[in-house]
Amino acid sequence: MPRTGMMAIRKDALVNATISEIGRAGTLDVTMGQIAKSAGVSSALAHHYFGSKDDLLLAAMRRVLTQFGAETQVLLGKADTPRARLSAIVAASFGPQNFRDEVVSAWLNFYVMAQTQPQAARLLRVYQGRLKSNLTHALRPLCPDPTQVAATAAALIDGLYIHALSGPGAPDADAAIATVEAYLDGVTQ
Amino acid sequence: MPRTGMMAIRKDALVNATISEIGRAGTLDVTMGQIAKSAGVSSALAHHYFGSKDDLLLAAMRRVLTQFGAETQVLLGKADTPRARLSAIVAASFGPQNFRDEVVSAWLNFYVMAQTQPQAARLLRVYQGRLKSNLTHALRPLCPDPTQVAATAAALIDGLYIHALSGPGAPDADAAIATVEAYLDGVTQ
DNA sequence: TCGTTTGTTGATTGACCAGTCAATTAAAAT
DNA sequence: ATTTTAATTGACTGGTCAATCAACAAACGA
Repeated sequence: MPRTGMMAIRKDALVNATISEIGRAGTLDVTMGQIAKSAGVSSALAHHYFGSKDDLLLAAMRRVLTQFGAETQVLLGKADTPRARLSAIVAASFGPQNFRDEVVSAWLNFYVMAQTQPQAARLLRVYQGRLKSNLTHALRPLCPDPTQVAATAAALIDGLYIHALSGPGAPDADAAIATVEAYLDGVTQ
Repeated sequence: MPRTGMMAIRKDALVNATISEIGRAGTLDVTMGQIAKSAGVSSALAHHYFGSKDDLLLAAMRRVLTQFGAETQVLLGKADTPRARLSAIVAASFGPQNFRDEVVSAWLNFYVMAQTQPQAARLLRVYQGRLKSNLTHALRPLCPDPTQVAATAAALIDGLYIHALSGPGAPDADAAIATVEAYLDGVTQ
């Protein structure tokens, strides 16, 4: 069975399985065995390619972050006014790629992980810095206090994310987008 | 050493130790041994009084929730205008009793726990329901869409909570209060 | 005084899991 | 054709941890 060039394929499958299993279990303490099984390989192979569970978890986090960044850039590229830039960032945050149950669950757990894992904390800061910087930049021509508004909007987005996990009655993507847009409409002229 | 009437004292100490250890470790996977040690008893005693780790975790969650509810009621009692009611809710959310590192950390982990533990999920809904209801009630005379504004404010508060954990540069209580107050000022007449 | 209740723990058990390793297979390279 | 390299796994290990239990100590009640 050993076909060469499997490394990329297996790494990819394992990262996907990690995100999916975290979403399914809703918690970070999924086992390497579960993840490996979900990826269709042995747990030994997961260790072989990633070294440790933490490394695999970080790789999954990076994947989520990268996907989010890419989506944001795509939507930002289509926006030509500052206000449209804001909407692009919001749309990326709650887009179907990023605002899935598994991904949101992964986010929540990454927050927990970041409390003890320095590398996870660093990754989280990278995301928060980028989001805030994007927001601030778009807000600069639109309101007198872009920094404060950007911080508020960022917190609001994160709050809506975790609220989305609290079962039914939780905001769907459209409702979340409408909420953030309404806030932004209120503070921009 | 066996003095009678220890049950209440031990339970209290164990619940306190649980919150404190979750805060110290930043994660839910603290061991019964750690908690018991921090409370000055054996892990067997922790099991004796609480039956299981989950029960102890839930008791700790209830304690946090109760404390928050009590603080809210105290501050609401002192407020005599709708606008003052809003400020009271915000002040309770970020008051020194509730907005401590350990408590915020416990909150974050309770969110994770609520993904799998039905009782934790139920408790979380209780809190969210009360907060939203309090906010909506205070907002009714102040703005045309109290439900939507309450949902936004609730999400904003939770977002600021988890942002408070992301190390230095994170908002302190005063900044968080100012942020929410600024939002509320913007949407109330 | 003596049995009963309450408080308490050390030792143990049973399960689980991250990580390691030696062994196996098949493709690639020489 | 033979050596090397990549892919893959089953079996194992060392450690951890929740939960149990039997036993002991002190207060209390009769």
